[in-house]
Amino acid sequence: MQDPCQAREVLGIVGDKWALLIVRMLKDGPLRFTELKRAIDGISQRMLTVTLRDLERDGILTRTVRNVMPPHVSYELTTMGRTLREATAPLLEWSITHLPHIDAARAAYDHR
Amino acid sequence: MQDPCQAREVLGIVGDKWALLIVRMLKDGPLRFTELKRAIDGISQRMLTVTLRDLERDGILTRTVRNVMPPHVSYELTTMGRTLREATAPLLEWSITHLPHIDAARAAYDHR
DNA sequence: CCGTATCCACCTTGATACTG
DNA sequence: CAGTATCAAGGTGGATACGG
Repeated sequence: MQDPCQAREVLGIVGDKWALLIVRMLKDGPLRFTELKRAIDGISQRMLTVTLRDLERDGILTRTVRNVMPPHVSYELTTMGRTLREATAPLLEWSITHLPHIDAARAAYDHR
Repeated sequence: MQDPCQAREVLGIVGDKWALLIVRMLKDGPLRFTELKRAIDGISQRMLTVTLRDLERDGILTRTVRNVMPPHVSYELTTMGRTLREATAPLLEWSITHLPHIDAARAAYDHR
């Protein structure tokens, strides 16, 4: 098995509270700031901005400004961003099939 | 596309700073508390305890106490824990192949 | 519309000391 | 050996107000 330290670094991206949710929202094409804000329930304007900036910095997505009135900024996955999204697909699958088990396990544990 | 809310819940596990590292360490069989502590560089005794408790509660691993002197507690993945570990494998793969790209993207971004 | 700036409450976490 | 208890520091993130 490979170097655990690499896993550490990736957790910095994947472990982020919002990052994977944003990546997922963009899987079908670019979205604008406000569209993302509406789509991701509970995210604050600040955290959306910060997280988008981080993902742009990491080369996961691109930020494109159209200078019209009103301003128009769209975010789109890069090639690398799309591969990340594919790599997280099994995990999403897993979550959907196992969350009931987890909830059950928690209930059983807490029952004692 | 499935319910994003489920992804949210899983991030509670996966997004944890230490959880996935522990799951990975256990992939080849049970380990004891001290062995885990040694293996996972930088984790404090407190966080190891807390994270193990959470994972046990979620049904990801089991905690087994052997009442000998000195005390002997071993942790082992459950069946569900092993499937989680398999689901995260592609993500680990991705991290290993793409971390150089990410570092490069960051350097380029910061250069401006 | 798409941010940035500031403030602050909260949570997480490490350090340290102590126990069966 | 394998924890628990306590505390304090730092980071995280929400609310709010403002700017291009």
